[in-house]
Parts: sequence; C-alpha cells; structure tokens
Amino acid sequence: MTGDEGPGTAGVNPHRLWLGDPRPRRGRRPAYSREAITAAAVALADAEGLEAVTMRRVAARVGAGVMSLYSYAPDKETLLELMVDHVSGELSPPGPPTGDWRADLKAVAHLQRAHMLRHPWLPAALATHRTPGPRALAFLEHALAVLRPTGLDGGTKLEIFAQLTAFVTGHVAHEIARAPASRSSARAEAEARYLAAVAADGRHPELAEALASPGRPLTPEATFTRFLDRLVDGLDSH
Amino acid sequence: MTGDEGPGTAGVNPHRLWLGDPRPRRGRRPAYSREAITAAAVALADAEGLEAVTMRRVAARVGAGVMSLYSYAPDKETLLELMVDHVSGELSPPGPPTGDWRADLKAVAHLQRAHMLRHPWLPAALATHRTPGPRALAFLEHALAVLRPTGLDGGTKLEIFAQLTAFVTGHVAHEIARAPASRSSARAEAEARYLAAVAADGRHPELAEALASPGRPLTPEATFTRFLDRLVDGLDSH
DNA sequence: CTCCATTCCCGTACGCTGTACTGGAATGAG
DNA sequence: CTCATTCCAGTACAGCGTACGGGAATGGAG
Repeated sequence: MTGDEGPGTAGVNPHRLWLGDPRPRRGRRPAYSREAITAAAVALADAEGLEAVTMRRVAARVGAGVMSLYSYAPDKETLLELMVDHVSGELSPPGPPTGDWRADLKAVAHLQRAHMLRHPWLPAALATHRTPGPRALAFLEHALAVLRPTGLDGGTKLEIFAQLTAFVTGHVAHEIARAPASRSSARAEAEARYLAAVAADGRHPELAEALASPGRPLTPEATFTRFLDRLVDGLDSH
Repeated sequence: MTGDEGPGTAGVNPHRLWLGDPRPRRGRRPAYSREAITAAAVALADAEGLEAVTMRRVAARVGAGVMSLYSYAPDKETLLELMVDHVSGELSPPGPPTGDWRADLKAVAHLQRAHMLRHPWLPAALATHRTPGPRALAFLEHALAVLRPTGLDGGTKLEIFAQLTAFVTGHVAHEIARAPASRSSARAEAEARYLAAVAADGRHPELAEALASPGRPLTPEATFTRFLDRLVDGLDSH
C-alpha cells in the first residue's frame, strides 16, 4: 500500500483497487500518481468544498489532462473513495489502548470529530457507503483493539464501531451546518425570524416556550461530549 | 399551509417559502401546484432514488414543461426542501405524550427510522442542513411535548431532538447501505473476499479475530433498539 | 364589448458535468 | 530496428440546472 500505484487499476472490481498492482514491465511510464491526484482532490475539497471537486478542476491542479485521471481511478465515485481513505491517514491513534476501554473509545470518537471538522466534506462523502481502504482499516484495527477488554464478540464490536461512527458523522454534519462560516448572518437571521413567526402563530406552544427559555448555550464540543458519554457509558461489556 | 400555493413563490428568501402567499387577483391561473410537483418528485425518488430526481424528469411526470417548475420552486435545492417536508407529513405522532418521556422518545425515534426506511433517500437529503417546514415543525412540536416532563430548558430539548435525529439518520444510512436491495450479491461477495484477504495478511489481527467470531447476527431493528435504549436511558431529566 | 396590465407556460440556449472513444507518444523487450 | 504494450489527452456527447424572453391566458377597467 504505497499509495503510489500507477494506472492500470481501472478494473471492474472496486475492491481490487486497494490490492496492490505490480507495475507492468513494458510501456510508457506513468507521469502522475494516484496519490498525487487524490491529494489534489482533497486539497480542492478542503479549500472549496466537495462540489468544487470536478474531474476538470482536479486535473488542472495536477497539471494533467482530464481524461488522464481515468487511468488512475475508474470513475469519480472511486476518486471520492480514494479521498476518504487518503485523509483517514491522519487518524493515527495516540497510542496503544490503555485498558480503560470506555475512555479509549471516547478518545476514538473525539479523534473522528476533530478529523471531520478539519475536512468538513467528510460527512457528506461518507453519507453513501464506502468500503474501507487500508488507512481506514488501520484505524478500525485500533478501535477493535480498544474494545478487546469488553470481551464482546466480533460482530458486536464491529457494530459498535459503525454506530459510533454514524453518531459522530451525524453530530458533525449538524455542527457544520450550524457553524457561522457556513451561514451568512443574513440567512441565520432570516431563519430566526421565520421560527419566531411560527412560534408566534399560536399553534406551536411547545416551540414557542422552547425558544423563550434557551438556557445557557453550550459549545458544540460540550454537547458532543455529553451525548458521547451517554452513549459509551451505556454500553456494557459482555 | 394548504400545500396548494401556486407560482409566485420564487422570492429570494427561502423562509418566505413556507409563509403563505395570497393568490394574485389577476393573470393566468396556475395549471399545476406546488403540492403536485413535490409529490411527483417524491414518487420519483421513492422509485428510483434521489439521483433520478432531475427537473426534466419531474416535469415529465407532472406533464409540465421543465421551466414551469421554476414558478413553483426557485431552484432544485428548494424542491428538495419541499420534498423533505412533504414526506414529513407521514410522521404523525401516534397520540399525545403518555408522560413516560423515555418511552415516548424511543417511539419518536422508531417512527423516524421507519419513515426513513420508507424513503431511503431521506438520509442523503438530510445530509445538508435544511430549515424545517410546517410538517417537520409539527413533528418537532410533538417531540418537545414528549420532553416536557423532563423540565429541561428549551435549548437542551432542541439539542436532544437534533442529536436523536442525527443518530437515527446515521443509523439508517448505514442500515440502507447494508441492505440486500442496495447490494448486488456480487458486490457483497467481493467486499467479503477483500476483507478476508486483508484479515489474512497478518497485519490486522484484531480484524481477523473479529471476523472469525461473528457472534449471532442481530436484526437491524434489534441493533437499533439496543443503541437507542442506551442513548435515551442515559439522558437525565435534571 | 375592448383594452391591457398581470400572471403563467415553456421552447430555446448556455455553460457545466462525467466519461466514451481514439489516435498519437513514449517505453522496454526481442 | 521493430513492435507490442502502456499511458496521455483532445474531441465529442448526452445530460444536468437554469437564464431569458416571447406567447398565451386571465380578470379588472373603460
């Protein structure tokens, strides 16, 4: 898994994608690399969002012709898959499990949250299911190690990880949507006015009261921690 | 909120969308309705998925010209918003809260899950944030009523509902991805073989063991209930 | 009734997308 | 050198969302 495989990976089977392909012995040498193309696509998504990732713009960033990309990934869907796995490399666990699996699992979730906040396009990209690449599998390996002390069977451990990831994804998607950067103040104001108007129409007494008693606002981080703790502390080992 | 508003709603402010617009007194009478167009789009999404919902195909289903749709919704993004709210109408609460708010809240989540399974495009459509329309607000009103016995402040109640929805959305997205209908057996087989190959490479001992001890497989419903119970039972009404 | 401002319908057109096709350039083996 | 192999990328096409604008319908005013 050097991440530097050249073309020739445009096979039908997407899973063959992750299994190394020995470089052919003859013919022209590749001018680019899957790694470089993926990195360019990630940079584009980080800077301008997922919808800015078009084959043309990625190619331009790499300095290649548009159609050349198709030698490195059979289609755009696969390029997205490569992007997800590429950034998964940043998810390096802080160290071996401590034995306190609840604390470790919470740390895993916090890592995932920070990771998704760093790449705000990730929740959307993960919305459609993708098979985990090598780097994502490395992180899964860590999560499973964390869960070892629970003594749970393999299916349950995998399920816990999937649920935890789904939870984090959902939370971060929501958090991003509420983030100031993604909301022009004009829009936020308009929405507030809309909700106030609905609350004032008399047919939504609960909403009116909820909006009237906001309580002290928590940071997204605090909210995340609170719900995460609930979820993890509720898991029992056996 | 009759859902039968005619054209003329193409204002800049999307929130004005939900506030009724009195029919103009002069001029040609609308030939279609926002409701009919939305229903056609929903039917299309139900039958062939979100990516089948194009302006052209929706127009064809309604029997209208493509550009006519833009008299009823300013753009496709708004049409999606209308679709989400349209199906939210199916989320009618089974009755007033019983007073057992934990049980009621779990029922709310189960309703949401069934709803999303009925419209598998919903998780993807909800991935980008949307402001709740009248039907979604009616359901929110119910959820807030359910939470009344907790005595929590409004902000927390809203947060709980958002988190619960995020949790359900994440779970269902995952569930749908794993569903047989969305996975050709060939693909599922290929993925299984890929994972087995990775597990056999010696560098993923935890994964290898997890795959070797699957445990008894649970239905998605059972898994959902288990995690939901953890989450809800962990909430305190302080 | 006629006249006309108003309102809506929708054909045409444009720029953008993902990608199939294909011919040409580079490479290493025999 | 010759040639099969491999990769690069220009051209082209169908399909997308939607801006524009002319024509058709409508109801109030005279």
